Amino acid sequence: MQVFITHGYAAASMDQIAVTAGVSKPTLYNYFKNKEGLFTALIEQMVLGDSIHNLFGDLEAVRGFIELPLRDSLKQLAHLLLEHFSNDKPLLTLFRLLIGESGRFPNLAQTFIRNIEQPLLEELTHLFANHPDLKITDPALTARFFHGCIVHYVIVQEILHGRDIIPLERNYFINNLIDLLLYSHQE
Amino acid sequence: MQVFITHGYAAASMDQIAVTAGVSKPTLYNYFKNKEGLFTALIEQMVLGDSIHNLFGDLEAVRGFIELPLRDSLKQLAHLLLEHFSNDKPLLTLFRLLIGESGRFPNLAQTFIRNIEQPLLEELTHLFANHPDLKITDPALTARFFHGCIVHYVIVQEILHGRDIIPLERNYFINNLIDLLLYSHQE
DNA sequence: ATTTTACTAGACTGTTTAGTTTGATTTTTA
DNA sequence: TAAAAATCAAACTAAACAGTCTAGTAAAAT
Repeated sequence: MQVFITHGYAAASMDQIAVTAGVSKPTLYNYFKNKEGLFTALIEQMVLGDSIHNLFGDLEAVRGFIELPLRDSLKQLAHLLLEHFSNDKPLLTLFRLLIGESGRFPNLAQTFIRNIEQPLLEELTHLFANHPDLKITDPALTARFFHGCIVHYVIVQEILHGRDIIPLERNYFINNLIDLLLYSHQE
Repeated sequence: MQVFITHGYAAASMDQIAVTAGVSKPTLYNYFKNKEGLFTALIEQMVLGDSIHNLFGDLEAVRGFIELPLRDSLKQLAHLLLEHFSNDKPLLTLFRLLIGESGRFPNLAQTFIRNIEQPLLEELTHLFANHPDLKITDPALTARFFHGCIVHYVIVQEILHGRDIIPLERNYFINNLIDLLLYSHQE
């Protein structure tokens, strides 16, 4: 995975993958049919594996925030998401790779949607729907807006290196995003 | 560009590019130093070229919408953006390629930010700032939220093929996004 | 008319690639 | 301990690759 991430799919060589994995090339081909099979297996393992569990472990902890004042619980949540999507975490580079190859590997993109994007949106929906202070007619849509703004922030600032071109301070961004969602849905 | 878009950077061969361009390989190397030079020249031409002018021609037409009722002008604008970013337009495939290669070609990503993302946000900011019915403290930030939600919609539904997995009807999405922005900023 | 410029086809170099084969060595199983 | 399974290094194949070179052609400029 490390080789795929640093070089992309096409430029990642099976020789280097074998060396990096500390394994001989025939052994690689003993376990995986070909390069494509190895790649899809790796992505699937990653999407079903660690990152999502780490991410969701934290997110479940956030359910405890529901007792906090509304603004604080949302702020904690936004910070958590930005932490997870920023700073070149595996999830970020996986995102780059997935979008770059989503034309040639549509199944992998859909696996990502099914196993990361959708559960994350559902978790957010659950939080928005169950918070005692909020009366939201379509919490799933609010979750999309919330998550969409955060993903866009990550793409522009981190993935596309827009940090110095269109700067936007993280706390200011988060506070105003929360204000937007609160003022529009307060009872 | 067609070859780069369909195969990605690494898997695009200079032979195929020469054939597709109807030009001999030495001629290619007469005009461009090497593969990287060709790629960056193409991307830059694309980012500074047609798509942005088409897009901004339309956007300037939208300034006429400012006379319309507020909800209608925003709706027209949202539809315009979604039209431009959906349906595999060059801008969409360019986006895929740019994100996929943004790790290895950070300069190209920044060129995109400077020449497409930033002017688009500024145009949106201008619209949000000058609309007579809106009192927005930070119109640039509102533009980011607006654009962010739309970009996220395009990424999930179109780029990552999530259309059938997490469906979201376009009109419903747009109307609610506008509601969110209006209710929270109305005087 | 002649020089210059731009191009062509196509062969060539040296490298890299995915994937296979060989034959020896280790590990597991029984 | 003996048979079976898994691994290894290393060489190999056949194809593709980026980039260069040659030698010759067409068009434009002078």
